[in-house]
Amino acid sequence: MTKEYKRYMVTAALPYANGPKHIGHLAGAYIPADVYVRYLRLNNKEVVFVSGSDEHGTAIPNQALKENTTPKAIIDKYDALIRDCFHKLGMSFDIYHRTSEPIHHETSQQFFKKIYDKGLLTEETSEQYYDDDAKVFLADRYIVGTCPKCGHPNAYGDQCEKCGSTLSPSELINPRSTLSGKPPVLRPTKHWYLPLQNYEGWLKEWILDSHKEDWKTNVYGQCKSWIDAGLQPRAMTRDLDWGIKVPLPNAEGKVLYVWFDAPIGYISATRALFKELSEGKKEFATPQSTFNSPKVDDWKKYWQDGETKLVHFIGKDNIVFHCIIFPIMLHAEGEYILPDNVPANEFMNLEGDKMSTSRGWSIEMHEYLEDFPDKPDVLRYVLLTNLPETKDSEFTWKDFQAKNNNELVAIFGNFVNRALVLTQKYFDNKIPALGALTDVDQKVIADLKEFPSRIAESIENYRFREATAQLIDLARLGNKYLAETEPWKLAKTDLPRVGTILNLALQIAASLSIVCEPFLPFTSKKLKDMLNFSLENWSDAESSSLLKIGHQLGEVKLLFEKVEDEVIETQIRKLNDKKKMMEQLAQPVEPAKPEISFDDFSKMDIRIGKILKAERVEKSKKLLKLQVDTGIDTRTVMSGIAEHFSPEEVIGKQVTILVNLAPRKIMGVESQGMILMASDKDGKLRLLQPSEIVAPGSKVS
RNA sequence: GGCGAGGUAGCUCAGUUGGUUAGAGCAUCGGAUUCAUAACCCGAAGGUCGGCAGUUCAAAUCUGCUCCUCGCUACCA
Repeated sequence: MTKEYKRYMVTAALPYANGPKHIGHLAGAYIPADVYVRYLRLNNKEVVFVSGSDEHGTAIPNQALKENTTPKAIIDKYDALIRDCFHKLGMSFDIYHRTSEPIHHETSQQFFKKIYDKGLLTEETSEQYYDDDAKVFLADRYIVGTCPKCGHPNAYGDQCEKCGSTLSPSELINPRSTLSGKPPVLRPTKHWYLPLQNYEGWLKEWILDSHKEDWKTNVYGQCKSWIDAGLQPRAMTRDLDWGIKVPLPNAEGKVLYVWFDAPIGYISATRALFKELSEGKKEFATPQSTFNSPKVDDWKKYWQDGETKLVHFIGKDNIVFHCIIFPIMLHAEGEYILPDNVPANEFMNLEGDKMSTSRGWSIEMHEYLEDFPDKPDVLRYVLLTNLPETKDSEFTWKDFQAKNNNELVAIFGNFVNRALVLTQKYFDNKIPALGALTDVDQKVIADLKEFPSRIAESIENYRFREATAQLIDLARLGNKYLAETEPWKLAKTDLPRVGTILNLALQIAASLSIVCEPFLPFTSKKLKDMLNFSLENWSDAESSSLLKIGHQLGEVKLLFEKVEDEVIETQIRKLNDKKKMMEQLAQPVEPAKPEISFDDFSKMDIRIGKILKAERVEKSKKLLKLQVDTGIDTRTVMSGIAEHFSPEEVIGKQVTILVNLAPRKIMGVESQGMILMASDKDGKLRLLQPSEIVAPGSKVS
């Protein structure tokens, strides 16, 4: 698919404004998006680049509770923090908007109303969890309980933060409301669903057939997996008082599902951009180009014209929403274009472990910027060279240091410095004249000419690591040229020849200043200042005569500085300290359950039994089939402990067993009773045993 | 267990319409050099391309099986 498009609409995932964002997010979506967009602008393409804070959904009020404040205060705080970090890292959004803005509410409601009026939504009443004391329906996030996957006692109804599993409240063991602490009750409620299954055929054709070649395998594979699994109706509304009101009568207390409104945020942001520009305002807009005489409706060109190329940059966790649900929404609405590509990245790990803000194993954007305020480009560069483009990648501080010292300082910075210092020394900081060209000169001119188009090809195919490597290769070309021609030696005998060499070396530096702009915008600016140069066209970078003879150069500075060992050691220590602190902070001791009577307790018949036999259950990772001598009888119990115990090590062990639990068929086998386990903070299970051996059948009371 | 992604040099990663001696950067070793932030430049070494079998004149690349890692999903305390 190499359709020529007239303009580009580029989106970067809306960061969820419930906390700070880390460098993994940058590597996943923002940096590639920014490089792509800056490159397009240098090519004089019409492009709009939007992002913004995602400020609805259940986790926002939840975070407000945690921080003992209001949802509004939460979004204001994190929107400001993230916005500031993005700015300092050079993210060149034309607008960074907020989903709490009125124009977004309006856009989302119109969108919803339109597909509702077309009869494309179904109404269904279902049983949802309700807190009788607080008199509200409980969003998934407001229900906590024991995680069925890892045993974490404070897993949320939508996700376990310990093991990262996606959950639904009904899966939680001992669910309880975070508002009242009581177990929630089920209560009927009406919601509007988007019947995704109706679009299955269309989706298959659109993704599986027409994007097999041009979408990344990880993206395509995940879409295929979802489609093949069969699509289900998905609720587009929620019972919640935080969010966008459902624009229908009798919809009190209902808001749009955050994943319905969030992607529409891209559209709202674009609307807001052109509204502000047409009114001459700049509240959120930070236009990076002129958009000649923008009109309020110009956003439509970017969202509804088939000659616009729409590209979503996201992390892999967002694939299903951007490739399946949002396109279905756009298609259902009828007037919108679809993404041409969704070049989702995988995840970036940190020093051998998964990055996680809640576990403290992360480098948050603001933390980096506090410690390295003058090095946004270094982070951009290191992340670029290690983007998780085809598989999860890894960030280490040692690698950060090596990339900075060996590549940015030693190759890029050093080349520029050599060329400039020599020119200062021999030619009074002016571009020297070009004399007769040797074969070496001709070769370097020809090589230089190749770079911009090669780098361009990599960027256009979303291969940003490759593009970045080629950028450094251009600096290598310069270093090699100087090493081959050795102008410092010729200075005593043939100054005009030295002039020719330095002229060409400086042309390479000028080319670098253009080509590096998408990757290292701050460095580009600095280098241009040093060259006293300001051209801004990608294709100019092919030229080896950008700097005219006699042109006065600016002040020579160092582009990059070395990062010393101590700095790296400090960061690694800081990381480990933070993790320890979070571990202590997050003592997940489950609050007590509601009171019960002695009668309730005495209904349970708990005994000590002995495991006689144990075997793995076929087709199950977690189950062991146990034969237990309960003293009363020998019975079969299915127990989900296979990931913690092998059959061999459990045979002969005494265990605590609930013997009068109603039998239940599990994997086709009737399980008679339940083995009691202690589940540790880390989710590890331990047997409950008497301190000394007791007779099988001994009662526990 | 099902589905998806991945397993290529010490490290981080490229590389599939199957085709000559499998690539890059870093790290290592050797050489050359001193204009430059002791940097640059040249060269060497380093891989049974997870394993087994198959298709083929030819397999990192295609097929089947298998092992390992990650994600989603199922069983479960």
